[in-house]
Amino acid sequence: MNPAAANIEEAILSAILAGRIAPGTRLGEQKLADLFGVSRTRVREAMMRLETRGVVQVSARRGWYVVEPSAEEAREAFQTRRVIETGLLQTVREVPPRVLASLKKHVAMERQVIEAGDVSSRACLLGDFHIHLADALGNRLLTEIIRDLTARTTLISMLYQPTEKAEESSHDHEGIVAAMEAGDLAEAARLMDEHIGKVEAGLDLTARPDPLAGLRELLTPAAFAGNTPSVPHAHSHSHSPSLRKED
Amino acid sequence: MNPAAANIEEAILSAILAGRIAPGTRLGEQKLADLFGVSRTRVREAMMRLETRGVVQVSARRGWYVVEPSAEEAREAFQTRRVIETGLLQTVREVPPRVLASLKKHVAMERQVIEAGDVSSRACLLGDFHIHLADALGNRLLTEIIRDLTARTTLISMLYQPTEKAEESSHDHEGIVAAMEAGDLAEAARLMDEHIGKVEAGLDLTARPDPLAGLRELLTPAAFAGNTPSVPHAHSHSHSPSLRKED
DNA sequence: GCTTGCAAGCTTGTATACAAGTTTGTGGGC
DNA sequence: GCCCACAAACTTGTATACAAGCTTGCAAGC
Repeated sequence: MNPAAANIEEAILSAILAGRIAPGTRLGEQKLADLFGVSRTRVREAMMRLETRGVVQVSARRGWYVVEPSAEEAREAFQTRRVIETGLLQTVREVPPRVLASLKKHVAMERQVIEAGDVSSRACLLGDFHIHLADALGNRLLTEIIRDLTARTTLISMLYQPTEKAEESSHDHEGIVAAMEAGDLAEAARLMDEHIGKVEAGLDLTARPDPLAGLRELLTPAAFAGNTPSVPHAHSHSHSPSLRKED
Repeated sequence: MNPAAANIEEAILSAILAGRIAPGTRLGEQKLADLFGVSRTRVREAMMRLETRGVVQVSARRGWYVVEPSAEEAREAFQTRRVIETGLLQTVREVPPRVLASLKKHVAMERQVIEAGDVSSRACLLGDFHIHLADALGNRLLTEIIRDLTARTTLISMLYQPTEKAEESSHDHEGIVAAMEAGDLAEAARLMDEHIGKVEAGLDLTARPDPLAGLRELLTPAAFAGNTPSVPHAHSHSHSPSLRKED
């Protein structure tokens, strides 16, 4: 594949996985072309590839936008992840020691980063656990699929403001690895199902994704000074179910 | 999405699923452009999308080719299908009657087509069962993934000359649906795993995909007159493991 | 007769120009 | 003061021209 185009694609995807690009972000062709030092042609190529991967969308003659999955699409993404990840664990007969060691190392890294309070790389690592798992137990094809799905769920999480429970997620991961080590893959699958269920349940899928995300930030710049990385206090109006998109 | 480009993409994919396009087929941009009455730009767009879906590949300045999965890639594709399809069956709690009815109808159609000896639509229907299942039990996202995977395995089957056992496959499908009807999803999953295993085992993955496919046909055009749709007799030389790609 | 080098033609790769449509800012009318 | 219409700027959509490279056929040399 084209090195430059592949770079753009990869750069954007990994930025999404790292939570550095929010859903709904506009990705102008010319802007990206300047940024990467290539022509619009290559940018378009990368964007179209990302579109088939379900990561960006084009709005005719308006531009490319990072997808903002609907509640329905969010449910689909989580169901799909549940199906594939539990399926993977249940299909595998035994876990090689090398894989176990590598997974344990990953979980340890998670804990470390969480304790250090590094918010930005935290989300990335938590998602990476699943990609790592697919890579270790499955194959490249499976990994690619999981990676795209993880990008989706990462965007969904950003969109539906989850009650972030990084420690709990990491703890879940630990439990899954423990079950794998014990050779109880069925239990590992059950825990995985539960884990994904928890993440999904932590979202407020009844609330529509607010098109005004970031507005609160603009209105209260002081909050950015040095506050704790806890969940920002949502204002009451953002919970009103009567708010329509046209507002 | 672009209607014309989407059509090209869809046309090629469904042609592959129907077995009407063989692996390794060259897809010239200009040829396709003329065929569909569009410009090369649109064709390229469709091809790049199909490339990210793993259906075609580009060889620099030589052209686009329908993929010819290696033995390794074939194994990956089957593993991935096993993971997802058994995962789907095991994730589902209960099967709605409407779904059961629809699946039964599909299996009945399979039997009918097989008895009628319609070879071309037979392979299509057998693959369609899995797509149909994903659609009925899963969601659009899952269906899309399974569809792409089915396209892959269809190409793999063409490439590695399986011992085609259409009746057996259809019978397997029937068994899976029966287990679903009995409410035993775990058994259904087990049968699905077994079924996919059988299809994979029916292939000769030790034989490299012969780059001379179709050569035998050219040498023996008489065989095309009106022979039975049974498996063509493979010549002994095609089994020689010492044949290298450079031959 | 066989091999090797060259050239012509064909195919994709890439950029660019222009067309078509959307957004936004401005000015006039009410 | 508010609303509406128009125009200018900006963005993507599409085609086309040209560049770069591969394949193949031909001819010359051995």
